[in-house]
Formats: sequence, C-alpha cells, structure tokens
Amino acid sequence: MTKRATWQREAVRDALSTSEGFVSAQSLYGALRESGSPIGLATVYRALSDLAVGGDADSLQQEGESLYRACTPGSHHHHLICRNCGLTVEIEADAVEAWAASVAADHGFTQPSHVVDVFGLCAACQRLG
Amino acid sequence: MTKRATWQREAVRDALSTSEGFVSAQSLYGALRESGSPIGLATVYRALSDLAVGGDADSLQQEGESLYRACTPGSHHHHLICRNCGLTVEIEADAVEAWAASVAADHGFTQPSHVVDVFGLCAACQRLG
DNA sequence: CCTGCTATTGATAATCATTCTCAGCACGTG
DNA sequence: CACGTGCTGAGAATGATTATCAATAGCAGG
Repeated sequence: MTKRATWQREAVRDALSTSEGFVSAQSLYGALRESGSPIGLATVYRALSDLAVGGDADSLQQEGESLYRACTPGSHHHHLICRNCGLTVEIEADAVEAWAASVAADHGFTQPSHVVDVFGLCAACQRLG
Repeated sequence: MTKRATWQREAVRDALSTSEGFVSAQSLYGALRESGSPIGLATVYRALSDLAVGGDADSLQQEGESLYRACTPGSHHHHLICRNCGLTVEIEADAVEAWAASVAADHGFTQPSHVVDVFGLCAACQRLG
C-alpha cells in the first residue's frame, strides 16, 4: 500500500519543473520520449495525476485537454498565463479568496472552492505580434 | 450565409433555458431524445456552440466535458455553482474584473481575460448531505 | 546478498466526448 | 410553387484519457 520510488516518477517530476508554463500530458510524454526516456504514456498520466493530488502540481483544463505545471507545494495561489507561449506567473489573491468566500456565504453555499485564472499576452509575445 | 431558423435550434434553446444549472451536451441530447424529439447529436453540439458564440449561453469545462447554460445576453458575469446538483447563480464581480486587469498590467500582460467560477454546496444539498 | 510480496510499469485495447463527412432535406426568397 | 443553399443527422473519425493485465522491479526481512 506504500508508495514506491521509481525513476519514472522522478523523470516526470523533473520534466514538469523544467517546463516554462503549463504543459499537456501528451506533450510532456513526447518531450520525455525525445530525450531518450522509454517511459510509457500511461505512466506519465498516472504520475501527473499523483502530483496533482499530492499538491506538487497545478492543473487546468483548456480546449478539452488537461494542462499541468509544477507549483510551490502547500500554497494556495492562482495563475497569470500567456495565451500565446504559455508563460505562467503565480499570483496571490487574498482579496479574491475573501470575495469568493463571502459570495458563496451570501447565497447559502458552503464548502466554497474556486477557479480563478487570468489569461493575457505577455510582454515578449506582444513584441512578436 | 444567413442563419436559418429551425425547430432544432429552438428545441436546444428551450431545453437549455429550462435547465436548472449547467448541462453537458450529452445530457441535453439525452433529455431531448427522451422527450420525443428526433434531434441528432451533432446538431445539439452545433446549436450549443452557436449559442455560446452568440453570447446567449455560457460554457465551462469540468472533468473533461463542456457544460452549457443559458445566460442573460450581453452582460459579463460569473457563476456560483453547486457541485452536487448543478444549481447555478449568476454573480457580478466588478472588484474581480478590476483586480484581474491590474494584475495583468502589473506583469506586462495585455489583452487580459479571465476565468472565475465559484463552486460550493447549495443550501438544499447541505440538508441532503 | 537472496527471496518473496506486491506496487508499478507499459503496450494495447477500450472509452468517451467531440468533430467531421456527405448525401438528402427544408427554410425562405422570388 | 420552385430553387439555391444552409442545415441536419447517422455513422465514421479523431484525440485525449483510462482500463487491462502480464511482466517487472522496489523494498523489507532473513
């Protein structure tokens, strides 16, 4: 029942943390394969899922696929994402947290959680545009 | 090139507006079929997509599928959604709009857009829990 | 260091939502 | 009422994700 340490899990963790922004499971698999790793697709999905559950990665859904990104564990934060190159900045949003909680309470909702992501064009991509 | 009015499109629009919260294309198709309509699945997808583009419906992605809901046209707003029964409340959030815009600007991002949704358990579902 | 138990892996099949294809049909104008 | 063109729908195609299951490899105990 205990978790075992395998090079596959480490490979996925490393690949994630060296990525600039959010990455899809498919492209992460492709990158690992290109770098010579014989890892399997199913294993990449499992590892990413474990990381997300364990709080070591954030995920979001875009255009029907799940994107993942390594994140600072244990802290609640949101993201500012370049819609062109995927560059991601972690942002704090205490005001939004409070707002979400109070809106939920006002309408009789409990156990509030929220999805807050901001998209835009980063400085670099503006110059290219 | 002009849009034509068909009973299929009206059926989808009606089914959407009589739904309590967000509904998936699949379940909307199922509901229409059960109510005796011989509408096709592809048509439901097309109609929902058109409604979303035209601003007559909002959409969000959850667990790998797209959910749709009729909404007040022309106004920008967000949603408070019961994660159990799907009941949805439209909420205004001028403060959040402003916050999102300033956060983007602070990091050199332009053309900001954002995704803001709050999930919780509605009063009715709490009593059932 | 060797052994056994069992979690993990990975090739592939299966699933599921969504989109595409294309021939036949129906809306709306003249 | 006739015609042109957009619309429809059954089923195939696509693409991401998950399940299957036999073979493999951590890790603890001897």
